[in-house]
Amino acid sequence: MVDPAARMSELRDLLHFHGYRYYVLSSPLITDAEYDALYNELVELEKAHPDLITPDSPTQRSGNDLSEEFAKVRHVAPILSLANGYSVEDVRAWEERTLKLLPSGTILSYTLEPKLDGLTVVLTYENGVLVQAATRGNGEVGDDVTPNIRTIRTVPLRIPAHANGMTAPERLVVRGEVMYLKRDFEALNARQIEAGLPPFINARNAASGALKQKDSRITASRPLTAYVYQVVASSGIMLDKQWDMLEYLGNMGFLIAPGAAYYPTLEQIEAEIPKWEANRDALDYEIDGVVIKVNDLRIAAELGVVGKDPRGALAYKFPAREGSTKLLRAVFTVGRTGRVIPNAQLEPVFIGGITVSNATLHNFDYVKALDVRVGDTVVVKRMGDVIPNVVGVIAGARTGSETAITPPEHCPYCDTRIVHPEDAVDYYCPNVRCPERVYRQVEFFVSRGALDIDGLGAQTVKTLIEKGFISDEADLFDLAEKRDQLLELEGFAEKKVDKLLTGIQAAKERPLARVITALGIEGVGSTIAADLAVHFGSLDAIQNASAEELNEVEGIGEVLAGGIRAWFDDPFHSGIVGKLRERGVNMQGAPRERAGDSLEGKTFVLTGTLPTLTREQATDLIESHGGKVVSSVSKKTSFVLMGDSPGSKAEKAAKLSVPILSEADFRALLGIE
DNA sequence: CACCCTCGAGTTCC
DNA sequence: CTCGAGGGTG
Repeated sequence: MVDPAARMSELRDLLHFHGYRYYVLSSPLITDAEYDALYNELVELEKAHPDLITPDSPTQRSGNDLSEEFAKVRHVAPILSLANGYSVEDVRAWEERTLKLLPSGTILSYTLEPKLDGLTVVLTYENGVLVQAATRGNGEVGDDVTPNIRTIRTVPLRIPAHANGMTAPERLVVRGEVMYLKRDFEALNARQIEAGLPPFINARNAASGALKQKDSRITASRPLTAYVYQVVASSGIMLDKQWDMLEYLGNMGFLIAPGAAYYPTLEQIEAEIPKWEANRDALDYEIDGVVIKVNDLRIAAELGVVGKDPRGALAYKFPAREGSTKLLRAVFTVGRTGRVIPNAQLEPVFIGGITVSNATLHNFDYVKALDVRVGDTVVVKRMGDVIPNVVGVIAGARTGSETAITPPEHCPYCDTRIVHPEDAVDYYCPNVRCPERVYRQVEFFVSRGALDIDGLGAQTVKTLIEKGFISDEADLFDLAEKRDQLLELEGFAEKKVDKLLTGIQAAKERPLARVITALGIEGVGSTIAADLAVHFGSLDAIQNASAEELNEVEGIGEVLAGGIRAWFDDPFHSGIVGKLRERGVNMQGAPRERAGDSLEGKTFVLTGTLPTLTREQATDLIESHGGKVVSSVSKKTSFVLMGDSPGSKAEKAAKLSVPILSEADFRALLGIE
């Protein structure tokens, strides 16, 4: 057991240091989530050991952003923070605590608002005119940033004398949040890059930096947005329900967070929270949770404050999806095409519910653009909620012992000299017999997108190669003769072997387009393979076609035509094709079965999970009715077929006003059950 | 010659 | 989901 007093002292030091980096220098070394974790740990320890609380503890002051350059403003009322919850249980416990403090029989209703991830500001209006704007500071005293705030378009410089049939109060103090909308932040970063400046890593920090500019002209050039969500103080009679207040503020010309709503019961709130979380990425703005507030402001006021958190509200925080960690090592993977991809091995970090220890670095241009080095502390984000991505480097954490990540000179698997085609971004291992390339190719050959061989996964492929059963994908079709030897392998029981052999046998009858895809010709995926199959009708015809003839196919230009020709000309590849032909793999095209042509000329984009159809079934249905499935939404897309938890495509469809279909709509369109 | 559209390749974790 | 790059179009 660690001595609590020692740990508390350590935490105080850490928090002071990081608080200074964050608030004063606007150059943090750790993420908000990490800061919060340290802070919460200290709060917990102080709760357990109240006697050990010191006056200089950061919890007694809640940070300090009082940089010297700005005039100080004392807030008319403390700008409070919020208690946090992380689960349904936390929400229920909060309601229970709240009800206990109120006369029995009290019925509460609530508002639910997004928890905007920006910087709190306090705006003061006198006789309808914006006279002062301040940062939150330590909650008591903040920085006067009036000239900077005035540059923000969404902050009204003047509010009307009347709204909702009431006279506006002479003096009105409101609280809001300043932030970058996602698209504005992206545009800002595009400009930065264009100007040869490093992009901002984090929208929140960037907004902080923009607000703390001494020269407000710089702030004016930054596309900030401000939302308002609370009345801090008011000289006249104000409304006594949070929901009415939000509407009133909206009518006065303030920007109110879209989606905020009133709910009579907590059950409804509980049902809404997962929707917010699922929809998080589709929003224009960053949120790190939602805020539940007691709608009756008088009751909320009665409930009072515990510490610096009002009892009448709870911030429900979503799991962090961003974290920082150390880049331990760079490794280079070689794909089936020979492309060399740099990957980052990371010190494991818990982000969004999983532990991340690897992340792709995409390519060496990306590495150079980020200037990321081995030993760096990097910011990792789970893009689209799934794939971890290194999005930035915390340059302030450098020690000088970091080493650059450069392309390897030789393939890590076969030692062949790596090549770098002119004008290309990627580096390649040019050896078609490279063991890693062969392994990856076999893996691709049997995968769902290609021949889809049942019972054959990555591990089995590896074992078969290692034990000498196969040396390329064509050898798979000889395995039936080696059934007895296969059974001797560890982990290859009768059932498994027979499933495998049946799967391989069935794969011989796959349609031509799949066979072409499975060959793994660079640049030839399922679509181009299907075009080739239709145009030439057999693999022999394709193999014998000249580059000029290949070029005649719609969608195949000079580059691809040359690439395909060169692929077949390589003896290693033509050898494999020959073996496949000998073993009886289908090499003839067959006209596609048509169920109808009602979707002729229509293009579809699929997103989300459909209630009953799988992606493949939906694709089949569309294609057998003459339609086409494409991967990204554009103006030309006819329909977006949307299921549960859709990705960003749904948003884009809405923007381009492409009609969105549910599975039911889709079935109706086809006239099927 | 710019653009836009589309395709393909590779990616993480459980 | 992202990014690079090929292909086609205005």
